[in-house]
Amino acid sequence: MAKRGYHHGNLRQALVDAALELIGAKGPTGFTLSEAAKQAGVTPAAVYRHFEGREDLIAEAARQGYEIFADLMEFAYESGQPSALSSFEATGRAYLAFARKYPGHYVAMFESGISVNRTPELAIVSARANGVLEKAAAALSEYAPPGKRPPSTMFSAHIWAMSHGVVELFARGAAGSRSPFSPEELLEAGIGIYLRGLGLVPPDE
Amino acid sequence: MAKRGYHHGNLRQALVDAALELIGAKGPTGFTLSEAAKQAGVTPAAVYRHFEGREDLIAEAARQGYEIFADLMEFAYESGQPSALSSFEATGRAYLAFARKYPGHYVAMFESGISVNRTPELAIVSARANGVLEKAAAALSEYAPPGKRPPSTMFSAHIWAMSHGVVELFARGAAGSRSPFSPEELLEAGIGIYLRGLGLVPPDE
DNA sequence: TGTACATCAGTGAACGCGCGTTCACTGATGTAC
DNA sequence: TGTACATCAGTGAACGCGCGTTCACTGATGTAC
Repeated sequence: MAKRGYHHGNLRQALVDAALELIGAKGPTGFTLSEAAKQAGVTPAAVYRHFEGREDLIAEAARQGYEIFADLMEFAYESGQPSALSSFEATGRAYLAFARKYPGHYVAMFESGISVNRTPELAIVSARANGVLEKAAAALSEYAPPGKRPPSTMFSAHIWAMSHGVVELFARGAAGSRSPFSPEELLEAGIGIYLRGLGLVPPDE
Repeated sequence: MAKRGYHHGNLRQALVDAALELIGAKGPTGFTLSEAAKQAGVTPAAVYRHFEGREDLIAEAARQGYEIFADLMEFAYESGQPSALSSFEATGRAYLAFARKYPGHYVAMFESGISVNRTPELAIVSARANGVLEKAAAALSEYAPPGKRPPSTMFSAHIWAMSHGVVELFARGAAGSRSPFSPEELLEAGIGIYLRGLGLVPPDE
């Protein structure tokens, strides 16, 4: 694991970790392959023993992010069971928590311009993450007054959009923080109001 | 206005336009000062007669974006009067319409990393845009059942977040479009549900 | 209307830089006997 | 345990590239008389 002279030991992951740190700190633009190599204590050329190039390294960082993300969502979902409502709310919170705790992964996944369809593995793991939220939405939507309820995919898209918007506008960059509320309280309140609008939460709870 | 030999005529704006086109097409990363100059039919060095450098050019593009954005929001707001509700809904729609119609401006404003506090003018015009949405939210929130209503700044932040999330996740890049719904219908429905949750729209309307 | 001159907006060559990538290489590791 | 050798993961030098920026310059425009 530790570096041992000429041979690194676990360079592949060390490069991914360096990339994640740089991406998180400077955005996808600021990230360079050379710098990641340097940070891992290695020549830029060494990167090519493990990745096809810069893009491939970013894609692997994103893939690991989706993996963690999906796990986190699943865990949140299950920890809220058997209540459909608390399961759903937990996944919403997990989204924000993930963005906070893994900024490098988050940026690699959603702001680096890496397409989810770049490789089959990436598509699969992203679909898995997506699936958890949709499952939670579907379960919850059964409790909604029939006639009125939107398709659960739309429902989950709304929550995803609001979560993402909160992250991008209010959780990132302390520089231009544009709101007097914490992202967590903003998102929590927003989801609460939304669910009330669906008739899933009693008006006065 | 047209190019007339050695002197361009209106190079400053031509550069901004070129920058907007490039930023919209390739993202903030893909944009280079040299390419913008080339597209305007001019040497890169000429840019320095009108801007301090690359950043300054992007900032001006963003500033013009905020200007248009604020105007559009104001117009939407007024066109919905005297109903507080329709005013509010109109500003929500205007957000998405702006993102669609002015992708270069949108990216320069929200994804280029240019801080709103970079210059006083930028701060002022962005506050103006922000103000319209908050005004609409404040007017509307008077109709909400008292006790329960959130501060109107939070309220407008929610709508802003959802709008931004929809734009980023579902309106950009036909490549990875992740939803079976159009962004417009997604946002419209989302805002509708949210407003119902606030008690601002009767449950069965 | 014509000339002299100041101002201004461009040119084009040059710079240093760091990038991603390639290549032949070499030092370290692991395995067969 | 010791030696020979194949494999592998790194080096380091080099590449071509396009970038943002600077500089002394020059051609075009506008103004004063």
